[in-house]
Amino acid sequence: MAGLWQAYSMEVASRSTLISVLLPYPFDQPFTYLAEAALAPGTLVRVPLGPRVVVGVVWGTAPDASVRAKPVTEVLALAPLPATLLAFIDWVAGYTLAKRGDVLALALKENLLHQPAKSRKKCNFGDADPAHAGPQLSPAQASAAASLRTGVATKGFAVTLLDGVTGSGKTEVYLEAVAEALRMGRQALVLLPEIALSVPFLQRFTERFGVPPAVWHSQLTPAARRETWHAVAQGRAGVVVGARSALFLPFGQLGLVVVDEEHESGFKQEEGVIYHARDMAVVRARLSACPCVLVSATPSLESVENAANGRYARLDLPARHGGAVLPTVTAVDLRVHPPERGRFLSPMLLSALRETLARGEQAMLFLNRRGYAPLTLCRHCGHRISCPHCTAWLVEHRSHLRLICHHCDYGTPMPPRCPACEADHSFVPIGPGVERIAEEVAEAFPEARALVMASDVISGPKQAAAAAAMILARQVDIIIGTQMVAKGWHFPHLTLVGVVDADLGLAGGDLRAGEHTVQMLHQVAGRAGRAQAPGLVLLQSFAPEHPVIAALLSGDLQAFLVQEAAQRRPGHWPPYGRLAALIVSAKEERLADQMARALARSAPHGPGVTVLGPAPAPLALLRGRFRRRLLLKAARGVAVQGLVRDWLAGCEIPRNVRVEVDIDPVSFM
DNA sequence: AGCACGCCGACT
DNA sequence: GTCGGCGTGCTC
Repeated sequence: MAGLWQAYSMEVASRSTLISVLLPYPFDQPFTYLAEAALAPGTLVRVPLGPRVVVGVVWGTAPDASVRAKPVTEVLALAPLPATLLAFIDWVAGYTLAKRGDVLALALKENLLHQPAKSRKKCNFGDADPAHAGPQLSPAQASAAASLRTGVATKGFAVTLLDGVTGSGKTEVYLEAVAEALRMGRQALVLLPEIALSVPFLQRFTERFGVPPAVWHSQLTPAARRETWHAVAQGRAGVVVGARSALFLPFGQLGLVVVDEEHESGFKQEEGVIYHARDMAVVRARLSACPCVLVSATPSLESVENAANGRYARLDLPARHGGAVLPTVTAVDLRVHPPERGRFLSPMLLSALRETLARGEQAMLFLNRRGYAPLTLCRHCGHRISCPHCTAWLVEHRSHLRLICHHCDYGTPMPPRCPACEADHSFVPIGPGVERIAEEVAEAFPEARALVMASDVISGPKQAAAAAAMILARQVDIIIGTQMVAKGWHFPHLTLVGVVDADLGLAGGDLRAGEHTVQMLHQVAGRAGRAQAPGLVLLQSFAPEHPVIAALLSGDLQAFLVQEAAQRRPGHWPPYGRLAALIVSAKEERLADQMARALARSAPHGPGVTVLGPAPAPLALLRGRFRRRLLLKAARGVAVQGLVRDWLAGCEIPRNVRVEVDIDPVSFM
């Protein structure tokens, strides 16, 4: 039989060409098909797969004629994917240990079965005009912009860290690099951590270039998604502003990649293909031979280290634009100045609010916790209401009259009696969320107009824009918000920022808890006093002497990073070493345990390699699956991917157990 | 991923 | 006696 098949294959092969086609499904290797003629890599084809016909991408000529190759169904009349994108997909798969087909799916997930929309009226992509409104830059901005423009004009790969204090006008600086790319007829990609909410950025872009940019994020309608994809492929879209998945768009003439707020952990994709968009942006730029600019007021230790050791260039904007001064930051020691019982705003914060309102200025209260209360407790028996599918308390959302799990979609009405002791109406809310702060504000300042900004209240760009318009029109006195309010906004009349719980992010054993808290609170503080009136920031804390709070009080973030570096260096923690996490999960706890222990027994060892665990993941139960974690730590030079690949290859993983690999983990949940 | 095949429960 | 649950396995 084998001989017959071989003869048949050879005969067919003599009449046609064998090609390898990568399919956007969980296969690591391309499949072999028969084509009537050779097809260039990147060509989109429709091919049979079992009983279906699917779209795939020609990856090369087939190395292997021994398999039974079916003929290609159809060659799509579309431009081939650019070679730089194919190389990028291969690279990302190799780095993250994801299957190549899964990575390809990130690039093809809009529906290619539909042809590009023929002649839509609103195809104004590519009309961005670099000469529309030349910016007015300070000398420091102008010099930084000139440096970035030169990089773009040189058409070579280089990474620059653009570090500028909040309000220093970083956006205006890198938009000049975007303008330069447009002048050269090349494309530019700007990555933002939360594109759907980046209204202020889109406004500034439109002012500079006359039209809004093409945007790319998960909430696009399928039609808009398709149209934008084709506009990028055909070069009609000059500038794309997008979330992390925009890295996989088919740019053919990429001339610049910008990562704004590069320190943000929102760039880390935590599900499916697990990758860090900031790091992959650098790779995309390298493979496209163009510059990459990482932008932040609070850069990550990773990027600061790369700048210090010369791998990245560095540009600093040390002063606020237009003469505004940085706000004064003061701690409120909650041990000495506690709020009233059952309240969360200290007397000092309340009087600062009173004074701000009396001056007719605006205030912001920051608490990175949605809902009314993070914990609901029975006052008779102490029972706490938790999620049936996750290791997490249910959060009361009083505005929706529900208890909601913030880790899965579970929600339930507040039970009338305690399920444990059957006591009636015995539940008490413990701790605050933004809704509860809003309630306290309404009682303390009944005349003030308060606005809550949290993702469950403001879920899209329209609502965010409406909220911003109300604030700018001074129809709001006090903004109460989660991390949504931390970035990008420019509210000239906002002079007071109160951080309700500055210690919130510091609990838990996360490697970067301190770094992330400093970054977020510094960003929030930067909302105060951006125009002429000076700003005041009050940090409520039970531990004002903590290095994180101390760094925020002094404003010396550099010193904080030096201290962080000193802590991480000796143990080879990132960026002075590398991490890979394995998350083992199963519907039965015993199965997850067994697999995790088996993996630990066969863990790689060698110089500079340590394996920690297994330990229950901090969310030991997530969406109905029990989880265990192993952490591989290696010195910088160690090829982590090879170690992990061999490690997993040596273990039988049953189908009912899932092992996910997270290279360079950020979250330890 | 999607789809087929396959072997055990409550129903027209 | 069938419809249908989702476990297992395969797709060039």
